[in-house]
Amino acid sequence: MQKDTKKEDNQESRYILSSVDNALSIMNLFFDYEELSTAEIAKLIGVSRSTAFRFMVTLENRGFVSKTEYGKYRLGLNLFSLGMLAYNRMELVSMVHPYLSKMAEESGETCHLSILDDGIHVMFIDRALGSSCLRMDTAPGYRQFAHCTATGKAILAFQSDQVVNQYLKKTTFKPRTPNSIKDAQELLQVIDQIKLDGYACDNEEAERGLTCFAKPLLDSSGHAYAAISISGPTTRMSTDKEIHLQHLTDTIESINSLSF
Amino acid sequence: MQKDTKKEDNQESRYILSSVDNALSIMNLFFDYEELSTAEIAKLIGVSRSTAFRFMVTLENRGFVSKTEYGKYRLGLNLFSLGMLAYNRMELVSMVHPYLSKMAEESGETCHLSILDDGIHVMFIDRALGSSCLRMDTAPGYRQFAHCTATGKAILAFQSDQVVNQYLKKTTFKPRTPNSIKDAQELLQVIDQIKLDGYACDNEEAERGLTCFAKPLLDSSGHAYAAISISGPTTRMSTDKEIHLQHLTDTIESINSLSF
DNA sequence: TATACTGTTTAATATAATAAAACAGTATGT
DNA sequence: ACATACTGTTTTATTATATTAAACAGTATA
Repeated sequence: MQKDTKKEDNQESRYILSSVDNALSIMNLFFDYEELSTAEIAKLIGVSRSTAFRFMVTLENRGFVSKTEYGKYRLGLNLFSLGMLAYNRMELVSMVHPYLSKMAEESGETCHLSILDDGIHVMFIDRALGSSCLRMDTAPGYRQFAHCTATGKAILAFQSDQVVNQYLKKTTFKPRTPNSIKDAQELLQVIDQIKLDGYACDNEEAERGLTCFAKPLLDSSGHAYAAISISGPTTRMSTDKEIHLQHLTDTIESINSLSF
Repeated sequence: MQKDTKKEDNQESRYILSSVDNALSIMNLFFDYEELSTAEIAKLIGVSRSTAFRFMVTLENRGFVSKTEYGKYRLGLNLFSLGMLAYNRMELVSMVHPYLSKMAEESGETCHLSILDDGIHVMFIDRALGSSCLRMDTAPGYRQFAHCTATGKAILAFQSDQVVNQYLKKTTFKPRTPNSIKDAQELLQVIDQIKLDGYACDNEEAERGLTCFAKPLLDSSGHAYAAISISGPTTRMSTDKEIHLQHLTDTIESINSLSF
């Protein structure tokens, strides 16, 4: 799926075309900024304003960025079209499903695959049910505020600060259980912890008695494009926590070895 | 929204960086091909195999393309991440909604905004209800096979052959009404007609008595990223067809003048 | 009014993109 | 089994082009 290609220590880097690479890293800047001016881009990637200007003319001409009425640049429509195409073609659900089923079978608990579908909600796009009578049973296509779910928090923790800030602006923190995250500050603390731990928990924050663990699926730039989770009754989940975390790690490793 | 920037007759083209532009057009090749080899890319954009090789190393290093186990290239995960980001940030629904409401008010009929959400289904992501008692009334988030809806056909008609072929492979043509499209051949004929007309019809193909007209929203490369439609009872719709088509044209013009 | 920013344009220079050629590997068909 | 025709990869040489600096005009700020 992703080849864990870092920027510097890559032995293939002698073939990288620097101007093209700069153009690609300009697009990646928009993970951290919603709008950027030519001068800001020039500073951020370390080129003169005149070359930054030429980069932006080139990118805008193909619709990869677009200019706002104030002369700033944003991500463009063509990028959205290509992204949807990439999503449709990678067939995330069908490729991940076998591993999700395997994880549900081995862990005995219900497993989910989620994406952030509109900036504030996570959507469960696939699931594999657990083997117990008492198990989590969601409807396919179920949507939920990201901060109420383990997968949502796992995705948010591995997004840029800019995306998180957008989330905080748009979301209302209506508590669903006594354990629900109450405000922006608490969410930011939780996100910091997830970054350290590498996994996210839902300790009865969406529904009493329900505990979930989740880990993110990361692209080559380190951003989460989806997350997988294991969910079940709190008593069982707390006992088997370490086992479940290992299941998540193993499954992600299998998924990453796929070639999308 | 999109600036209708053609490739050649652009007076800004003296600033375009050719190597970056080639890299962007390589990504756009994937609208027409799901997988491409280095040699194929070299032929298609008109460079030597050695430079095409360098382009692909550069693109793969940033996750914009990924290599399959057979050594061919596909669109990469980073492109999906950026596309989702672009989609979330452009806030399609909130930007288009005022125009959709205006169109519903002026036409008196229910209007929809749709995207192709997984390659085979269209999803109605926004609607504005008509003023009549007898009106189309869908649930938000309603999904339907693309070939059964006007918006779905409008989007398919302005996608690459490759996307259409994928659609034909994955879809089952179960007729929903006597007018439903019966097979792949019929759909291809309809698509050709839509390309000529610039709009798509649903003549009681999803539900008896219901007629819809739709037009696509196009990005700078000419691909549909969404579509808008007007829906209502066949008797009214057939009478007011030309008026509704004009409403669609006017609305799209307004949307295109927005800067996403 | 002066300062410090912009985005745009031009021209000069040095860098880096390009293609050609050669190599090794694979698949094809004879 | 052989020959042909493809691959992807690597190196090298040359040319083209990406880059910068400098200058200009416009805007906002103090």
